[in-house]
Order: sequence, then C-alpha cells, then structure tokens
Amino acid sequence: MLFQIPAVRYPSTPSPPSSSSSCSSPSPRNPPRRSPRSRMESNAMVWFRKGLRIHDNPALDHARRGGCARLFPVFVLDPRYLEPDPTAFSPGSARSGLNRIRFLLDSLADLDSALRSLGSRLLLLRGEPAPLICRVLKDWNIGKLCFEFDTEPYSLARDKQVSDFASASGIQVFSPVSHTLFNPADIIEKNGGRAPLTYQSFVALAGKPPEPLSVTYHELPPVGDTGEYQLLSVPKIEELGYGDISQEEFSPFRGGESEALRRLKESLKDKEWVAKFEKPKGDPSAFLKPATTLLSPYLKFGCLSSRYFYQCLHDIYKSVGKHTSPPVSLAGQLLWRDFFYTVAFGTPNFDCMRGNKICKQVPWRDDEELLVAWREGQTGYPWIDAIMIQLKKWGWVHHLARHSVACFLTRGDLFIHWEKGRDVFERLLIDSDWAINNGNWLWLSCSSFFYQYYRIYSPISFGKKYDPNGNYIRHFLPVLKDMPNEYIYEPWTAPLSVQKKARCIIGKDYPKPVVDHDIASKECRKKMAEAYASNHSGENVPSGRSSNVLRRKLQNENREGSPPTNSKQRKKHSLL
DNA sequence: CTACAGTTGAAGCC
DNA sequence: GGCTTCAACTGTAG
Repeated sequence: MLFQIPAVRYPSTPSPPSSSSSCSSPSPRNPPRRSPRSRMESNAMVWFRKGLRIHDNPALDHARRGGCARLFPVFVLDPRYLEPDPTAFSPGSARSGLNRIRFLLDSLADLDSALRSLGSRLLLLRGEPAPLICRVLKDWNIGKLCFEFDTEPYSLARDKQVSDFASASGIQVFSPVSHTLFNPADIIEKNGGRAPLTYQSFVALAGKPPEPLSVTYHELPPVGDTGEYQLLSVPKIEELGYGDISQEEFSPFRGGESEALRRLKESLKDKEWVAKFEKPKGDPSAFLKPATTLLSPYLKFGCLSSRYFYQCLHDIYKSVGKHTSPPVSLAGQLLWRDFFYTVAFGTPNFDCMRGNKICKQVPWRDDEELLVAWREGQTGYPWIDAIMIQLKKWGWVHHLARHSVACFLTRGDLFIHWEKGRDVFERLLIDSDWAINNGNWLWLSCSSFFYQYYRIYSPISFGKKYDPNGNYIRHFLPVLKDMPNEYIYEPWTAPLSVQKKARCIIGKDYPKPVVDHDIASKECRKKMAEAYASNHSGENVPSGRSSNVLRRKLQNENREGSPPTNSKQRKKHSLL
C-alpha cells in the first residue's frame, strides 16, 4: 500500500526525490556535520520526538537519502512524561493528564502504521532518552542521526548531550528546524539579537516562510538489526499504570497524522469560511461544532506541519481573492504560534516570573483553596466552571474560554499566580505547548505582551453575549440544566423557590460564588496598578525607565480638560 | 521624545 | 449593532 502524503492535494509541484535540494535549512547552530566516509554511513536514524508525521519531515527525508541502507525510525517513551504520579490532582504523570498522553499514543500508533505501509516500522524504546539514544547509536552502528530541532529548554539540554556524543563518535548530525514556520534563531538575529516583543514587529521581521517538502514516498529503506533491544508496541493508555481509569471520560479528539490531515481537509473545504476567518469573532460557547479548526494539538505534536498548513491557506487565499489578514486570519494564527516560539526561545526563564526580564513582577496571592475551586470547576460562576469541566473532559476549550478562566484566576478576580494556572493548563490541555501556553499566561495575566489590566472579562456577561440561554453551561454542568435562562449565569440570585424547582440549591448542589466579581475585580485592578508602579520604581527595572513613566504620568495629568486625544476621536476631529 | 497602535472588555446609550 | 465612555497600560517607529 502506498502512503499518499497529503490527503488533500494542493497545486504544489511535487519534486522528484533526487532533485529536490534540502528544503529546510538546518539551524545555524546545528549545521550538519560531515564525518569521514565509513561503512557506518549506510545506517541512518531518524529520532522522532515532536514531528510525528511523514509529510514535510526534513529529518526523515534526510535520513533516508544518500545511499542509506538501513533506516532506524526511533521514538523513546520518556519516563519524565509518562511515569504515573498518584499525587497529581488528576490521573496521569507529573507533567500530563491522561488526555494528552493518549493523544501521544494515538499519534505514535498512527506513525507506526504509516511507516509499516512504507516497509518500515517505528522502533519504540523506553528509558531516559539521551543516554538511551547514545547507546543505540553505537550498538546499531549509526552513521547519520537526524532529528527535528526543538527549542524547549528541556529538549535543548537533552539534545545537546546526544549531539555532543554523536560528534565525538564521528556520527553525522542533521537537525533541521521544521516544527515552526521560521527558525526562531534567525528572527532573533534579524532583530539585533533580541526577540521581538510585539506581534507586528515579529511579522515585519518574519517575511515568507519556507515551503514544505512535497515528496511522496512509496517505500523507505528497511529497518536494520536491533540486536538485544526490547522493542515495544505502542501501549494502550490502560497499560501504563495510571490505576483504575475505567471511569475516566476521555477527549473526543484523537491523535495522529491521518486524523490531522483529515481534519485539515475538513476545515479547508469551506473556502469562504477560511477566507473570512477572524479569530476574535469566534464563539467560545460553541461545543457541538467548535468555532475553530481544532488543529492545535496536531501542530503541537507535529502530526501536522505548520508549513504545509500555511501553504494550503495561501493557496485558498489566492483562489478566493478577498480574505482576512494577520493577526486575525487563520494564517495569522500560525504566525502567533511562531511569535511565541521565538520569544520563548530568546527569553531566559520564560516560564516563570522570577528572573524573567519580560515579566512584570506582581505580588500574586497564595490561596490553595481558591486555586482548587478554580481548578475543579467549583467557583460558583457557571461560565467559569463549565469551561474548567470542558477542559478537564475534552482537554480542549476555545481560545476565548481560556481567556475567561485565565483572567479570572489571575488579574481579574482571584489574583493567583499565573504559574499555577499554567501548570493546570499544561496538565490538562491536549494542545499544551510550552512556548504557547506560557506565552498566553504571561499575556492574560498582564505580565507581558499585553498590559491593559483594566480590561477584565466578566465571568457573567462575557459568556452571556454568545450564549444567552446557557446551553454550554447546561451541557458541562448538568446540575444547572433546569435553571431558568435568566439565572443561569448568576444562579445565586435565583429565589429559593426557583432553585427548588430547578432541583439545584445554591450552596448545596452548586457552590456560592467564591468571590464577588464587582468587588474582587476592582481590588485586582488596584493591586495591578500598584504592582506596575513598583515595577517602575523597583530594582527590577532597567535604568532610564522611571523618567519615562514620570513623563507619562505628567502627560496624563495635563490631559485633564484638554481636547480628546484618543486616536479615533482625533481622526474624527481632523475630518470635521 | 512623541504619537500611535495594540487579535478578542463592559456598560450604557441610541 | 454601532458608538462612546470608562481610566489609562506598553513597545515600537519615526
């Protein structure tokens, strides 16, 4: 059976395997190293980590080229990600809940069957990845090691161990950038060594992304002798020791490249929809048919190539004519992904407040009880709680739903540290991606990127705007399903007789609100203003900053009583 | 230094 | 549904 790469065929000219030059430049930090010709060169390894796909996979493509006699496609199950942690707040490992682990297993099974259809297979090993890879490189006489460059700190450290070992052993290493549209290092270099901190400046620097590879394979080199190594078949989630999980509700979304390409095709079928897509206009309460493509988890694991996705979008834009643009368009969403990858790569301690140069230092409150209420969907605000339940069950919620609950936890209501919320999302989301998750928590908590802390999502009116009858709430919080429309967002205001009739007594069947939003949000706003002020006067601040702030303060005071200065109004004035 | 723009706020008005 | 006000942030281009 042939493995037809893109299930959707877009008018890109497939280049013959031999003539196509390397489509993806290796990271400047990791140029491919030449080793003296030896018999080892005929054995190649492709080490999968992210990039769980056949299409547009430069590491795989490079591995099978150049007279490769034996190809070893390897994935290592990393105990750091999989080891059961009974102390975690939900079943799974210390780093991930069951839904994302299952998504990974799906993706591995799909990759294995794709490889098998090409006469190969996935060699699944288990153990500490770096030392294990080093061992097999030697034991299997590998002459060429290929793996996708990964920008996360954990991966960089792991991969350096392997690269150092390989170089010292005369093994050629090829580590192309293919997870993102652009090479974050290139963008940072173009920007004078610093990561751009606004989307617009990022887009201006980025330019056009490289094209995806468009090779179709009919066959891959056979797998070589793996000696004494115990090769695993892809386990089922039940086999990984997470206890009795028979009662767990699992995400409706399944992993894998096949599913990614099917979903891509499905999403792109309606060209009008693609051309008119505007992210901020999506409906966060839509759950029967979500308002977005739901391709994020596939991008996270690399089941779908962002470059291939980008190319498909641009082909549609060309054919349709009029279309939306970044930041709101679908292609704009891929650029957001690259933006966060770039800043994350260029910012030490990106995932914490302390020691993070781009992060506001805010004295967040430590309150375990409120954190647990938020995490478990027990805040007493149905809109917030329904989102947290959907997150737990599906491993996915709409972008604006993420905004609602992240704002509520941090600067909007509870004033709890964004790192705590980040940890919960990292565990529960099937699309949780280190750079993007941390970036968005920095954003939503007004710690970086976004600073209009006085714009606070209402846990009552925000959802109501989209879903006045509360169908979303009724679905994910069945305890409230008989609450009349007029009370569904604020059930504590329902008269007792109404609560009784709805068989939902507030304070008994469903919690009272843990805070009063009007009071809490005002207090949060005050605390944010104070935190911002002390960031300016404090020692965290680079010098020269405070004079700027002082000037702005004076500017604001002078503005009192003077003509309106906001830009819209000024435009209007000049027109008159 | 200044002006401006910033993916996605809420509430009140017409 | 569109507009204004509310109170007022920041990084960046010029």
